[in-house]
Amino acid sequence: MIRVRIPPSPTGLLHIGTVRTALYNHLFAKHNGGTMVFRMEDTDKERSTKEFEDDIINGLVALGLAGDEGVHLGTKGYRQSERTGIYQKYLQKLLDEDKAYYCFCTKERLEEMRQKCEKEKRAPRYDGCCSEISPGNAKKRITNGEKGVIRLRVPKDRGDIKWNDLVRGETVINSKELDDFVIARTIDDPLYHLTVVADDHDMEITHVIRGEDHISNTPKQILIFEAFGWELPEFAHLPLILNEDKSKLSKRKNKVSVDDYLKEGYLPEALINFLALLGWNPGTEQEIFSMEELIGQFSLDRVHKGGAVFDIKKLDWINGEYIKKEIADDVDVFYKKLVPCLKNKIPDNPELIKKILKDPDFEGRFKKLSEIPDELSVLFNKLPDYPLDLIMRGKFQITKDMLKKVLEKAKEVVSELEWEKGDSGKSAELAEKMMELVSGLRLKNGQVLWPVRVALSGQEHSPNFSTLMVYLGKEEVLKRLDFALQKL
RNA sequence: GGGGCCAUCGUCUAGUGGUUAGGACAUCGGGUUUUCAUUCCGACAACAGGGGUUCGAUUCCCCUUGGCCCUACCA
Repeated sequence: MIRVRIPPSPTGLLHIGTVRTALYNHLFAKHNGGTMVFRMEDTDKERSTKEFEDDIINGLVALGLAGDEGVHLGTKGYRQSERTGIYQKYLQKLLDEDKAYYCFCTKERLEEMRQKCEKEKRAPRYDGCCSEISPGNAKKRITNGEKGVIRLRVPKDRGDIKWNDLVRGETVINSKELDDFVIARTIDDPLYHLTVVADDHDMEITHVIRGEDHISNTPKQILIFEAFGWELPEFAHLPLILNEDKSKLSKRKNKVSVDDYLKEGYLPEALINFLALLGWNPGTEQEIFSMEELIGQFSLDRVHKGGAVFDIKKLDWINGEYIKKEIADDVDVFYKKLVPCLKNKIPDNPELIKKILKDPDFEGRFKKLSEIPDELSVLFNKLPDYPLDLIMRGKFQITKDMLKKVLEKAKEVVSELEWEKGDSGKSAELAEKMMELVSGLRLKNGQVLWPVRVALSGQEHSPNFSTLMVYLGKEEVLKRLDFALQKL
């Protein structure tokens, strides 16, 4: 039975990189009928906060990537801070078997040593100063209140540490590269490497799938597995997601908080689709995938080794595709997702808004949910003031006098017509009458239609004039044409 | 400095010991439509460099270069 895990640390908001790791774990687990464990790694009490934890849990749950077991379900034992007693026992075992030892070196001495190494251009490693202190002696010093950390004793003759990485193949690091690293600050204050290994063992994790930045942690953790005599899980190291300059995705250079993307109106499905393709693809030319398709086609051996730049433009495109699809599939469901973005920007008139969203003239106009209220506001709110230049700008220039004539004629045409506000059935007739006007004036389409549309919308890009007329209603259309005439 | 990882269009990528090196995003151009947008069609654009191996390397090997990651009493 395959068991994977997603172990975020609540020291920051839910990061895009964490989501991608969660996604690949999820896809791998589901593809193989396995289970994903969601564990909160909060051993760093200084930096961990409840707010971050909530953000991570909520985000992962919203994306459907929180797994089948774990902290999000409220069960005890999936938060590392709840497991200190367990780690303490393991630590004691290592100490008793002399596979770990107390180190009393001061931070100052360590720092001094590090700087000396750097100056001599040697790799800074712990010199093993305290490794020969007898366990009895060490115990006495601790009982007397002396401060000491716990280090793992790296076997001197361990040689090459190897694992068959499921993404990268055979990977080797010589144990000479490792020093006796710290696994706990005190017996009841364990550190990352110890807790990860203990948890992965206790939670019966079979596959550790994580970011490439953990490659150099892997030999250390293998050593801990070996010290306990535990069976090793499989390891797979995923390529990093990169900033535009190819450095590791960071909040200094990119938006990395998932919540920000969700708030801005990226759909979870789109985000997942996009992230899935950052480092993996099934070898076909398919670009849009449902979660089911991803699960069905995913495999670790098609995961890339090289990092992938986060290209927001492609995300925008994918998101636009999903918006189009979701409006077509079920506008009611889509509208519910849109509500948080409305924020009083336009009147909350669900039936009318849904009708507009489904109007063919609006298809493909939206890249993000957050843009939708702005796009629609022209139909509901006061006409924004726009520069005269805009109404004159069209593809084919006309003179001011001609423009005046066009707008006056347009007014006449509109005056003669009657229609119910929002009656989209009237759109064709409105269009037809306007086209008659065009031919009557012996002008090019654009010379009439551009100024009329701008007069009605005040925008460079907007729905076409007949759609505007339908949803604005006769009275408002006349008002806006007048407004334009006054400007001239 | 040390250790490790990686290398196909600007970006995400497909691909093979012999291909016109394919697709998508972006960009640019054109067509349709009722202006803008949408849509459609098209164009531009890549095997980092140098050695091998081979009849033949983008593909296999080595070196160089470049980029990145790690190098905590963070995770």
